[in-house]
Amino acid sequence: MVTIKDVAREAKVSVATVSRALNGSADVTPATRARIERAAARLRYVPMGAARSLVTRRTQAIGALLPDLFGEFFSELIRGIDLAARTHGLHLLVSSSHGDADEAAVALRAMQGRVDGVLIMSPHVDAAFLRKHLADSIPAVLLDSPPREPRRPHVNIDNQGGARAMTQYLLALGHRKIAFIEGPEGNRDARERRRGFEQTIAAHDGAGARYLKGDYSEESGYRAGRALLAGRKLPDAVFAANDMMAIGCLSALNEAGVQVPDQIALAGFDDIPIARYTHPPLTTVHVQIAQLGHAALERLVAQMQTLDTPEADVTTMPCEVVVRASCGSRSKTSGSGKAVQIRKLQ
Amino acid sequence: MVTIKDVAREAKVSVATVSRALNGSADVTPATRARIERAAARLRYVPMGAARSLVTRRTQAIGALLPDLFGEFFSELIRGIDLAARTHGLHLLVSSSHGDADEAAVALRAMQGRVDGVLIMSPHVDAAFLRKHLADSIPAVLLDSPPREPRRPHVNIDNQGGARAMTQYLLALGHRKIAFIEGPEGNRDARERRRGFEQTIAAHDGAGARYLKGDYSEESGYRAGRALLAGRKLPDAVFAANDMMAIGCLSALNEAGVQVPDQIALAGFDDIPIARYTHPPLTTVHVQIAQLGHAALERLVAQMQTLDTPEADVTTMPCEVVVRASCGSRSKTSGSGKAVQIRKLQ
DNA sequence: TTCAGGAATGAAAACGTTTACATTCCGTGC
DNA sequence: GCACGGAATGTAAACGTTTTCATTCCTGAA
Repeated sequence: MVTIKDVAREAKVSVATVSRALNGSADVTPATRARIERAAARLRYVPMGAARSLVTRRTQAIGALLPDLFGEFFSELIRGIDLAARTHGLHLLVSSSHGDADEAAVALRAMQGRVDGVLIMSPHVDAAFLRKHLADSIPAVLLDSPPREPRRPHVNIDNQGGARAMTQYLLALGHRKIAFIEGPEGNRDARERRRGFEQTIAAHDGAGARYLKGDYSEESGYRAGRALLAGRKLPDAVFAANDMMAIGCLSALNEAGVQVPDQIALAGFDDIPIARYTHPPLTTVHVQIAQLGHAALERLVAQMQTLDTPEADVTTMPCEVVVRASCGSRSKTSGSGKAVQIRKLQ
Repeated sequence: MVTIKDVAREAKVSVATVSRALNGSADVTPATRARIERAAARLRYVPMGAARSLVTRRTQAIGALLPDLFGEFFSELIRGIDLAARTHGLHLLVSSSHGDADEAAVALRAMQGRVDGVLIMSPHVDAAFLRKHLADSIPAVLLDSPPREPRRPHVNIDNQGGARAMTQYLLALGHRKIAFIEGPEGNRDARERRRGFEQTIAAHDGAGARYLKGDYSEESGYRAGRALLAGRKLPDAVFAANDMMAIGCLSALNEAGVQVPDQIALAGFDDIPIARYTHPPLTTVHVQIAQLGHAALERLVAQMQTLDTPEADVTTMPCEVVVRASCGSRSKTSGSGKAVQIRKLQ
């Protein structure tokens, strides 16, 4: 292994000068600097991070503790974090796919002493968990977590705002009786989405709501659709708490020969990749996941720089309504004319 | 910051004993060990990775250098790597989304001195690149890269074998005239897939092939479909080099009222998530991405343990044909009865 | 009682780097 | 010609941990 000493010998200077030349330019003659750089290149010298960290007390790395995430969401989140981290010269230590709190705890502990800060996203994490497994001295930002830990900054998705925006959009289209397919009971996102819908309906004269149980699965959306069809009168619109349920509901409606959006409008939440391929393409709420990661990292860096300020704030990332064809309306029905029929396999 | 010295003082022993007690159990009295553990817990001591690495000359971390990958593929790959890494007590340093060779070079250089080994997947990487930017001493495994660097182990996807298997499957169903929609010119995967198809057709009496240009985009698949429809006689089957093109082709066929699979069979490659939602669900070749990551990490660990053996081998991960409905046949048409029509938005 | 020998623990070196402080060197003003 | 000052470079301490070697302590055999 080639160390700074080897470079020093090769360039006939002291290690201190090598260090100065190779790091930020202190005062070192252009000639010596060039000589040192040549020597370093010739020897293929790469500084050992550990030694550097030991003395600078900085690892130049941040950790990301993530739960078991599905395709799109995970990739985009990491992309957002990674890109932002790179602009700060930070490395990214990833620990993902934690099924339960114990796994998360082990991972979180293992990270400490190797990173300058942590991004934590986990359903298992609460104030007690953090106090137990995370040193107070290490900066951390919580992603998409209930603001139950008042001493740490949070960056959350604005589920409620998104649901509000979508509901307003539906109302603006003239829909009055709207059915809402709920997400799973315990789920916080689901609860917030419902609340956004609820609020908006309550604030709007003449609007009526109906609630159907669901659990985020396509199956449950399908059942909700059947339940609606069984009623004597269809609502004007259906707003599902996520896209999968919207798709399930769409199946039920299609099966019954009910036209979307002509006879009933349909909206989802998440903007999963398939959403643009359904027929009609699904109007839904888009969450900018990469942005979420980006924002979280920036918040963490800010926290790392002002070590003294354990300011605990909550940033919420806005969601936007993506208008496609499933709610009818003035949508720019920009279809290419090509159609694919899709059927669910299982 | 609480160090090992603090723990030593607290437990009234020397730092050496603390180290011994906390690491693998050397010989230390149960009583002292307990005392030390209590002290460490009380003080919330976490060993500093850098200091440890400095003396052990191990970082207990591996790096993953990845290109700009899309949803599913990226998540699964990381999952596979991460899970395998965890079983070895290794941390995972991720650096992704590299657009060009220069970015990859910077990232690769930055990683060195912080990891014990690297997993590299990048279209920009070749032997010259590695020799220039990667120290010989650091173990590395190349993922899904052309085996152009003979001194490093590779773990690749068996594109050729997958294409072969699918072609055999189509032939077994009785299809004889098969059209192949090619991937982009320069693409290695695409070339291998074509080769697998070609070989199998050539080896089969009475089989005939026809080749259509494509570039992996849905659009190009649609064009290929139109081209087929323009001919005087449809082939028995179409095998697209990826799912997106298969879906594009399906659009064209649907539009023309051609029934899939009754009038023509259709197969894809990749098994992207949407593949199971098309109508009919798409028979395709599944790549076990998580397994790929897993295998690559295991190979890297092996390489790291036997430092002296720079054995350069190529592991290929098998692909498997996933039978759905788009090729007709004895497929277990296990549809749930629910159908979603899908249309492409843009 | 003495001493050998082994088990538990301590002292200190080493790891590669940064950086405060010391040293050298050179030019400039007197 | 000398002292002074500043720029360039060198010396050595420090970072927190592991580990080799030394030391202490205890047990049991002679």
